[in-house]
Amino acid sequence: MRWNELRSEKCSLARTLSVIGDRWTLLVLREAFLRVRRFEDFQKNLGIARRVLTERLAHLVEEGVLEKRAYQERPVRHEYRLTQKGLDLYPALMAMVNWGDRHYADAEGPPLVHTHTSCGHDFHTVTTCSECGEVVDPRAVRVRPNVAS
Amino acid sequence: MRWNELRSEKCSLARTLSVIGDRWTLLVLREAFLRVRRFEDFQKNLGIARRVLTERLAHLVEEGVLEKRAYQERPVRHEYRLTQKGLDLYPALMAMVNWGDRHYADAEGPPLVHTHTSCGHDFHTVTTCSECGEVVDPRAVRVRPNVAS
DNA sequence: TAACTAAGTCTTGAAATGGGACTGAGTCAA
DNA sequence: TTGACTCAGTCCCATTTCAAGACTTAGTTA
Repeated sequence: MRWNELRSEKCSLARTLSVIGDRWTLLVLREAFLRVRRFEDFQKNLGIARRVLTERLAHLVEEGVLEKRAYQERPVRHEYRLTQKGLDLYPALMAMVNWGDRHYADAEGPPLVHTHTSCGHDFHTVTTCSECGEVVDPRAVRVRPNVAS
Repeated sequence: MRWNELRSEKCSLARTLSVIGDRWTLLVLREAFLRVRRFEDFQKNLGIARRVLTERLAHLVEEGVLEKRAYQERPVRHEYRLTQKGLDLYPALMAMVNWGDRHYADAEGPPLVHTHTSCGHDFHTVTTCSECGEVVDPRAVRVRPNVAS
């Protein structure tokens, strides 16, 4: 299966991966969530090959995950910002960060601390059921095809 | 940056990606969560090159995400099962599925329906704050380096 | 005029992937 | 006891993608 064929799979995970599933894109998005916006800054922070960065940013813009806008004229300079669709990836990013924190933290603990300004506490994300609000255990989930589709 | 250098980055996302961030691994894990366990079944379901599958399964076993065990002798046959560490990836997988459901579903709706057997309802996952229990909006999060590390 | 900046483009060698043939241990049916 | 079959790989080659870094372009500042 080729990269672009992923998109036409009847599977939401495959479709998501067709957008963010390559070697670099999630790291680009990490930077975006950390408020990095410029080509040069992405490139310096990540050490990514410039050609690859160009291509990834274009893809994310095309998919509506990032928005490219000029922040000055003469000379024209652009910045890349997360759209709402991009912000919607936050749960996925944080779930991966949590997994890394749990299983790969050094002795001193995880590298970053997240604070929830709404409640004022340092926190981590918890995955709950939209219906009952309880934490979801994968063993308590059954899957079936959507009959309509 | 090369694949194996990711592991030594001081970033939980990078470390997570060093395990699950390549082109195929998350699809292998999708199958594992759908209770696929055998080499041949992974291969048939995914259409992945056999050499690549061999290599990915070995990597996941090495990282403790999957466990390889014999389910019969003569001839010896093995199966690959999710460990607890593998099950811990569920929130990440589901967050990506949710994003695909929201932004890439066909007119008939998402391809799969998930039922939470604890409460009996069809559901989707919601990402909440471990401290206050509210849904987390990325704009309400501040990040700082862990001083200890 | 020279140096500098942001945002790319281009080139080249190295690495990863796709597709498929081949292997080996053991089973099963005739 | 031969032939077909299954599972779980291994091996090979052509194609694709990537890493690293030099080069380009438009405009700015000293």
